[in-house]
Amino acid sequence: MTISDSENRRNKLIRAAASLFHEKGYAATTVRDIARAVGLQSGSLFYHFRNKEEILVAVMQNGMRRTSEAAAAALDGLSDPSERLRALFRAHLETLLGDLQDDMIVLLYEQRSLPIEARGELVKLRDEYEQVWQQVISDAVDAGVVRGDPGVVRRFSLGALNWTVQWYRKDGPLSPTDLADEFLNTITI
Amino acid sequence: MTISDSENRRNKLIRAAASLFHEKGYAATTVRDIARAVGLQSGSLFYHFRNKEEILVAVMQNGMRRTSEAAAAALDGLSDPSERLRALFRAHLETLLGDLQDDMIVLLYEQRSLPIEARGELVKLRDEYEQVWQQVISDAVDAGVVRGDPGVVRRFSLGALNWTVQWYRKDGPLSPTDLADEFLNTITI
DNA sequence: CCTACCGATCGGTAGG
DNA sequence: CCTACCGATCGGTAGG
Repeated sequence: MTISDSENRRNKLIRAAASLFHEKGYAATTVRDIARAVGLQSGSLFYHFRNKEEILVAVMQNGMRRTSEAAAAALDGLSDPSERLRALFRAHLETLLGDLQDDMIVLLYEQRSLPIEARGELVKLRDEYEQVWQQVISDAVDAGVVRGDPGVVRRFSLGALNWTVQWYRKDGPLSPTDLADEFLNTITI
Repeated sequence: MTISDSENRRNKLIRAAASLFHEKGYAATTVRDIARAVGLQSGSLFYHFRNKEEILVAVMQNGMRRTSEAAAAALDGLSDPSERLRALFRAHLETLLGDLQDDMIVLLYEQRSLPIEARGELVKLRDEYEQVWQQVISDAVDAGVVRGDPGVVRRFSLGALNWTVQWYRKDGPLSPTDLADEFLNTITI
């Protein structure tokens, strides 16, 4: 089956690119690096992607989609505001810090590498995700679980969680789930 | 005075580089970009710096030093744990989000662009700064102002503040000082 | 998907 | 600090 073979190769390239973009950054990663990581010649990469930027977009879309799906799954069936808040915090950190999950990190830290014209679809996905956060936090504030302006609390919370990428080590004492609970412990009333 | 003229030129280059590194990233900024920003030929830049990396180090050291000094000045004379916590939060956000202050942002967001061998002095400065934070937060926890493990609270707090770079707009409704207070309002008991 | 290659640009240097 | 330049490497393409 040629189609699925080609799809497989394309996915391998996207995953290899995510890892390299995370490690060295987008600008410092060459198309030769990416091709070599999956055993291709550099020219062959352009059979799968029109240009380097298209690879970045694919990586970021994977990350955003994965994260949104994890959040939706975690919230599914929950109605208590406090439980929903906890589930969302956990899901976010788990998708961000889990294994082989560089794509979301690339989305977060390579915004400036993507020209504004190329952000269309991504902005939409991101807005939807932030809407989910806004709702969950807003409900938590209304229920008296946390204190503050929901928009500001949302930004600070996502910031604190997203920044864990800078210091979190898998061999440390706390799991992503533990960390989410620790943060909740600090901000809940 | 030739020495101070040369110092001036060097400082102008560092400031221009900080702005460009912030805007486009270190790898995507060329030495020609930096030279052009202060009206030099690209070759002349290497009269002031041995190589591109040395410029990055200079930018980051400026940022770290500025931030440490602002924190020390803000804490000077304060002894109440709650007041010290507030002063530290405000000082950090004000130096991070103020005008023409790209150097600290570059320090925070370009870590991976600097080879480990070149980090020596920077790591020392950063450790000292984090020690200040650790102490202030630890005292605040002991005084019952915030809740949680001091190391984790420190990391989450700095993360939340550092991430404001991603979304803060100067023409928005909140000043850096307001933002610091908002965050404190959410995490203090 | 490979081979062979391109024009452009990169960080950096020599010599004044 | 400029001029003139270098070797290396970059993203991307044509032709099979």
